[in-house]
Amino acid sequence: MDSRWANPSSLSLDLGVGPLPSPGQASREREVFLASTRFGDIEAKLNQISEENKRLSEMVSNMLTDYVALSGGVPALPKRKRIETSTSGDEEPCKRGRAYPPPNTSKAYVRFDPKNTGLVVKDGYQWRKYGQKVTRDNPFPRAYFRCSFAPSCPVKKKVQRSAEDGSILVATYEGEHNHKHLPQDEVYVGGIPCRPLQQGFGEQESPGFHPILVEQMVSWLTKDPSFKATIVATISDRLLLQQAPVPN
DNA sequence: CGAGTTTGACCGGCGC
DNA sequence: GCGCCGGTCAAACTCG
Repeated sequence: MDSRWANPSSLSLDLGVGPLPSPGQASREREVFLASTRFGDIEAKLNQISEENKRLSEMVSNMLTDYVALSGGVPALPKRKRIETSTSGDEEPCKRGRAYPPPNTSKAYVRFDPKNTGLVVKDGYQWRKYGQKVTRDNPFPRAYFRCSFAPSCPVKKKVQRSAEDGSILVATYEGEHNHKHLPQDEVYVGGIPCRPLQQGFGEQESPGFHPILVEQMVSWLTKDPSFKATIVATISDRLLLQQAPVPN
């Protein structure tokens, strides 16, 4: 594993500026010099960051490839029999005699803030809750949602916290949306920007998207004080630059 | 006041 | 036929 993953602070963006002009310069000249120096510096740093992002993206992509390969090697868990009182909540409820799994369903596993008890999985669609039940297999209540974005949309969603790990929400989607996605370019799952969840048969997660990984990355970055300070400094610099009229 | 949420009641399928 | 269970309904309630 790359040391950057083990040490989040090394991910911080060093956008510090170069040497300042001598104190004898006129203040106006100094401001212009500062601005141009900082802007050029920031541009260079941004290019550097872009390169870094490319490398990180490749790294994440490789990790996901490995993950998918490893997941494929894990033997499938035996299907639960009706008599069993499974404690796992991340499986389709026992609909006795009904199709198993139900047609056109997909599951999404979302790590979520345990403090949040709202069972909300924001996936870019608008949902209306129509019921909640405590099921036999799971001490956590299961919430039932219908897509309310379009009145005729048949899609339903069940959300329940995992019995094994209460910080993981298991969202089960049934059906396909017969309308367009919400207009926002990005949607949020567990507070993390991401693409809309995939729909389809059986459990699936897009290899290009792993909410837990993304959440970890965001968590690392936001916890890093130098990253925050750098962002704040950069933004304030840009604001100052825009406010100050540049002489010809 | 309207839209969304909560929650107890009800329904239907299935095993015994 | 009865009881269990997941899923749904709908009245009451909450909130902006």
